[in-house]
Amino acid sequence: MARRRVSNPLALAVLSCLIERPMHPYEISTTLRERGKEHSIKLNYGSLYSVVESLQKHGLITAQETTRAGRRPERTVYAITDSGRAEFEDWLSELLSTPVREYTSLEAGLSLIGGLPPDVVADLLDTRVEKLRAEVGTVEGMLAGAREQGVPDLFLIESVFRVRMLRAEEEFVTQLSRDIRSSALPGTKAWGRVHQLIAAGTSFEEISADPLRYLGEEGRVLLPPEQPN
Amino acid sequence: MARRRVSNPLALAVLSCLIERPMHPYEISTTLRERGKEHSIKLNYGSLYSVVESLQKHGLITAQETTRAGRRPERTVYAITDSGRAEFEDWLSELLSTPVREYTSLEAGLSLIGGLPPDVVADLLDTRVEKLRAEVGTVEGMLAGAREQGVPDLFLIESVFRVRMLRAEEEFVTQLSRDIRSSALPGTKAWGRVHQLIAAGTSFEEISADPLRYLGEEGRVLLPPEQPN
DNA sequence: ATACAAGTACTCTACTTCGAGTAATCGATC
DNA sequence: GATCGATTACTCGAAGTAGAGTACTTGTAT
Repeated sequence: MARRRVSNPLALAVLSCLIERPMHPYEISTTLRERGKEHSIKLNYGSLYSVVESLQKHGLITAQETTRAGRRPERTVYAITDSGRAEFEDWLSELLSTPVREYTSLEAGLSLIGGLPPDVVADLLDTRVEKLRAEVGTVEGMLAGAREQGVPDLFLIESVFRVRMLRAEEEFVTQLSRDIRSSALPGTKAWGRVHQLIAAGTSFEEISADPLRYLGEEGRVLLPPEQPN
Repeated sequence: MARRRVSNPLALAVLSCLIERPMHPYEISTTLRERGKEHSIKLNYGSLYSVVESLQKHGLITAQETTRAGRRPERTVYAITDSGRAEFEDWLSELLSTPVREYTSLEAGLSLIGGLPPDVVADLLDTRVEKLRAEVGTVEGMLAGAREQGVPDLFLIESVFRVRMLRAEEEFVTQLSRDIRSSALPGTKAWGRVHQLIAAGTSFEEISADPLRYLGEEGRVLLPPEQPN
């Protein structure tokens, strides 16, 4: 996030519009919306205007003219510069060629599941599966609609990709929920035991002070500082 | 991102530590590191201290004591409150049960691929596949190591999930690159043609003013405002 | 004729995030 | 006993982000 002079991907979308022709910020936002880019790049007004300003400051775009239609607020039309065009190509190349570590909320949740009892977690995961299915349905509906309108797949790949990733997540979560319920996931027994003890009034500190006593051999994992994954 | 009083997932990790016992911020950071949580939750000092302050401000944790060992900087030890415990459970439940829209950099890139010529894009995607494979190798190495040390899968699910998602992405990108090279992806021909014209000196504005002339029937897609996906 | 919703085009501010920088201590080495 | 690097424990400021708010215009229904 640091290397790029302007790091918000919205800036890349702005550059992509200005490559076609000069526009004013509001026009950029409606263009992006029309083309459905807002489904793959987060777009909000606050960011848009500061991103445009920042692009200008760094010489990637220039203000062309400031017009005023009637008593409407001013509109500043921006054009891309050569340096902006270069940045666009370089940045887009990087996005496509180089995976970046994205911290998803599910990963965060999974890394802390020990904090809730196993049966509760399994229920929560089942709820997620339902929502994921609904989401897949929505995106596939959009895709079907767009294809019917004659939009070629080239303009739809982001959504095809999205469906693929949602499906992969759905499969994983389905299986995980099953493995928790059946205790096929190693560690589940001790995990459930800890939460039973807590519910019965034993404090976590007591348990972790002598896990072997409370949990038997399975408690051994609480003893050393766990190995990092 | 707005509903939660403190929205950074790091705050959830902080709460999870303080459920075990009171700690000072630096100790929290080393604990998280030891347990490998930093691989699934972004951890940096700047955020840590402001997140802790914010948690305190909202009554989710309280400062217990301020000690000073020698002439070292002060350490403030924090403890979780009942309200903090409730927030932890509620938040974690939400993370597990409710998918949130995450805008990945690849989606952003894919939605703008039109900006680079097809053959270049295919090469970039191949590069990505290599890097994804390397990444999968690294994470699987970590997993194997941890399992050898006796860490049960319960503490490794985030990484198992991560590998699954990386694999899904790899498969998609591999296939996409192939479909672009073979023009099996609908729209690829016109896309390549546009870039040939641009390389030959035709401006994008000229082409989009009369796409049928420059691209034939395939150019029709440039005519109407494309249907949103 | 008028009221009201929808669209146009931003502005403002409070908040969050990043990561480099700092400053003290400890242990090991030459 | 002086120096060096690692560890401990934060601080700071610049930058980015969210999204509610504003103020005008246009179209539509009553």
